[in-house]
Amino acid sequence: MKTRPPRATISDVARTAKTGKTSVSRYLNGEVNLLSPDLKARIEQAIAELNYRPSQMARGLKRGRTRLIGLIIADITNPYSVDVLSGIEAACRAQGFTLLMCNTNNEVDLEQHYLQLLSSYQVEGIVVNAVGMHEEVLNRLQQSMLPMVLIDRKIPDFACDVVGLNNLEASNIATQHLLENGYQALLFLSEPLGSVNTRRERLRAFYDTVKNTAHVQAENAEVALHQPDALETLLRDFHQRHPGKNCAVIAANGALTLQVARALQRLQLRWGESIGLLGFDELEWAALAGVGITTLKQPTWQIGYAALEQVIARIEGSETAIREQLFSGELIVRGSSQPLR
Amino acid sequence: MKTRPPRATISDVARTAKTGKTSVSRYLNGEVNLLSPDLKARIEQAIAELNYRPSQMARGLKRGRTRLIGLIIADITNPYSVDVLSGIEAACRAQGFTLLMCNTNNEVDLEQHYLQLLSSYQVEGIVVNAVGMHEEVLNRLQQSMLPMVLIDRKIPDFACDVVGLNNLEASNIATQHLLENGYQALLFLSEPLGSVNTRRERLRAFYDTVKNTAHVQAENAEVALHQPDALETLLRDFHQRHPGKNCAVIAANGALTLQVARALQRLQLRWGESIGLLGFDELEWAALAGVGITTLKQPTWQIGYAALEQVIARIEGSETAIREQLFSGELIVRGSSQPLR
DNA sequence: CTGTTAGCGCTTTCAC
DNA sequence: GTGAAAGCGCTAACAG
Repeated sequence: MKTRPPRATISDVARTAKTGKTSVSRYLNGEVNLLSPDLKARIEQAIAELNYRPSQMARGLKRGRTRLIGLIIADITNPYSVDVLSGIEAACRAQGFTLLMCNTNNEVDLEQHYLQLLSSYQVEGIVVNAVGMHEEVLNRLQQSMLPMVLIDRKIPDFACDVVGLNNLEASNIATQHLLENGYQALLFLSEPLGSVNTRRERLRAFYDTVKNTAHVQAENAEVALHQPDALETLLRDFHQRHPGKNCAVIAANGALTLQVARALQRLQLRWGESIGLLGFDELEWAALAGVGITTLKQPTWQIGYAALEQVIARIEGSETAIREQLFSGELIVRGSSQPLR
Repeated sequence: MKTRPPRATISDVARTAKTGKTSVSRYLNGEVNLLSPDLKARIEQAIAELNYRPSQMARGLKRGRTRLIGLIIADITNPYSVDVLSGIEAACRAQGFTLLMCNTNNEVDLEQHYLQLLSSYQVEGIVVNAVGMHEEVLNRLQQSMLPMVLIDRKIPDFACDVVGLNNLEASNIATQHLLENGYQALLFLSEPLGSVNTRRERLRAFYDTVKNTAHVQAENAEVALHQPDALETLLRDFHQRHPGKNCAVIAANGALTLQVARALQRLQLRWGESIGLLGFDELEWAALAGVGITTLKQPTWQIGYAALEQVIARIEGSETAIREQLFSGELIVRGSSQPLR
């Protein structure tokens, strides 16, 4: 049994440097000006010699500050989540925090489990990436009394900082674009609306935008992400119900856009030729699929970064009013939304 | 200033239950059989009442076991990494460990920083997802003396458990497939080989497989991921150098496949029509790009899961010989590798 | 069966 | 300037 050497402790350092733990602690905490150059040098030497690293465990225990931030993600395989994660991660680094990442896989029990876990590790705050999260799961989150910031979605009747997309503006831009390109029948497709504000806002702006244009049919439908058959039927019906008209579909998020593209492919309806298509969320493969898929790109990285800055502000004691930070999306035009015929 | 109520401690529970901390501790650690039903009930009651959760910090400090696993990822935006992460995450859950996730962004300094960080949080072991990791970064990892498992890649001259793909078999299957479909000029494309065993093995099996077939040109090239122009030139040259022959490209990983597809698109070379294409790593959009892209799918989730099981085995003290766990890939045939003409 | 006690590695009064 | 000593919340002997 190859036993690892036990880590050096602050006492080891003190002994080696022929001093007390207090001075070492002071050194570690940057109170260097209080130390004589000689002592400082001895401590430095001892630390290097022993390859000493202070234990965050002990530190956290003593000070109550762990410099840990909890992150709860509903579905890590969602590309949106990954980009956001990347931004959060960068912000953590910049601010000297460490991320405890939990993927709830959209299972309610897990979510509960992780919330307790984060709490037991004394995280100082949590960020919830609600993208793809079931509503029930999200609602349970209120229980946590930690500083918390939501990404993408609000919890109804729960005052909490939120960072996300300016949905009304984005949806307006997207819809307007399709109208300008001569589409006459528009279908707004989303996962079940529930009380998810994101979906509802996008939908509302969609209808509001269309309202001002005569001779345009606007409708919407809700479909579960993992029901390809239902989706296929929906799309076929929509297309057949509007013969002679230019039809277009707006998919309310990236995961759905993928499913829609697959369904259209099975139906042999080519986007940009027989039907228009526009999806929320940029996709790395958007340019490669057929004539390309027009997307509404969110500044995902910035959203993640901003969210973390916000939790930290709360952790540092900011008591300003609940803040809702909205970012603008950007329309990336590709073939799928070109004028038909 | 809305101050949060301080968390209840084990002493609070003991007091409320009118007993000592020891009994509470016993209760927490499942040594329930040693407690009288009455006492047990009182403790249960007190815990519920105070909403008590033991502090992992204190526990870790005392026992030296933090139940924390460090994960080092070079590039979290790589889809392969995400899938692996998902498997690791599931295994953690199953085994009662928590993940401390670090994304090094492929920066050497960061990697060093994180290694120290993980160590200071007393992680019990680390998993390194080397996919996309720079060699220099990987090499530095040897310093850590923690139980460690590598995913995808080995570190030259460093004995360490590895979990990954059976590269020789997979590359053989892929190459064979192209040969059977009548391709006569094959280009194996990878990022700079360096001493990355994964790339070298795939390349070797490629040549070994082709060797047995007469009248087939085999060549390979190395290209950096973020040099689209170089890639474009490379592909154009390759195609033009073999007039009248059926040409095919093998991309050694998913990130590269994306770049190749983009380059071919710019060159107006359509896969499955003017050129063959096959990529390692399954991509969610593979079926949507033109006639579809044939891929060699890795069991990413399983690889992640297995990796975590392996670190845990080491943590639990397994002293068996260094283990190399290889999984078989699966060829997903799509239009891009169909016989041309 | 149950409780007392002594630390885990660190920070922080409080004295010198 | 420096260090001794008292805990942070918990577990693990060791006694009853």
